[in-house]
Amino acid sequence: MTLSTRERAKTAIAELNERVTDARWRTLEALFVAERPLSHAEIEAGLAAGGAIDRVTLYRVLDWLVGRGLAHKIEGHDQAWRFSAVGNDTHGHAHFQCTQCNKMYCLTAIQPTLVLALPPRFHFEEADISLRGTCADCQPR
Amino acid sequence: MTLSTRERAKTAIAELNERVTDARWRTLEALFVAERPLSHAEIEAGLAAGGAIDRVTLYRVLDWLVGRGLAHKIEGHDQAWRFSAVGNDTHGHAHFQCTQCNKMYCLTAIQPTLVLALPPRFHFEEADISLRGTCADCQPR
DNA sequence: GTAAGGTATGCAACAAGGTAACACATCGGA
DNA sequence: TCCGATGTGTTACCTTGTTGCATACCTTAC
Repeated sequence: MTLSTRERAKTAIAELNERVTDARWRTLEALFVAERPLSHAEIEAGLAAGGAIDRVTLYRVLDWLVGRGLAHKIEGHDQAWRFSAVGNDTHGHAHFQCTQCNKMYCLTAIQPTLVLALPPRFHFEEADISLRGTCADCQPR
Repeated sequence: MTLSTRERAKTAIAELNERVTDARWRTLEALFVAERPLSHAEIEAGLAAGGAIDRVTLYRVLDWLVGRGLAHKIEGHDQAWRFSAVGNDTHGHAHFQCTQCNKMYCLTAIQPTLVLALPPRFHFEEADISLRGTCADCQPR
């Protein structure tokens, strides 16, 4: 049978032999449920219904999830970070952010390849490809 | 003969039939002199020697330069904008930002091509390719 | 030269995203 | 049950960027 997103979140944390706290599994569940990367503010708003999580705690939990490899941190064009569950968001693909509503989408269909020629003594770690434009929701007509 | 960066900055503004104010040409000169995109804070610090320019004025001048096509606005991995003179920084190339010192560099040698396949009703406007790693200055040894 | 209008600048205050410090709560093992 | 480690909440703070408003400055017309 399929696990609920709640159970998925709890077991993902438990499998790391880490404490399964409310703040952690609720945050991770929120990322599992979301179909696109969410900002801190969006997650906070989404969790508010079931009992608010402190702003600072949420920042810490998100960093913790990133550090444990359960979530990814992506930058948006509005100077705010987005977070997505690793199960949803396999690294290496591009992201698209709408210039109208600022929502971010994963473009998993595009698997970009880059040819790199860095200056001497520059050490490469990571690359981001991010696109801007208007999403389907914000299209006129 | 070659014009000084100061004269280059002044004439670039004058050619647009716009007011050549101190704040404008000094800011543009700072971008001409810089060999890499600068943050607002870096520009402010650089200009401080010759008489400080107000923080807000600098933000406005930078936006004005971008609006007039004299400068480009690039986003950094530290959630702060970088600015570069258009003469220095032709669009379409990738940027590299050091994870140690946060300095940003232009990779004009790399001319990336992207194959795009957007979801239906998504409208593409712009793409950014940004790399992370350590720069030559921050390399161990 | 002077008045009038638009444009630039400086100042103060503010907003949003994010972080640091500290105290308290909670868990888990000896 | 005690104790240390870990997690949480509160407050305060920093940084980046913006808004509103008053003042100073140019430019043009008279």
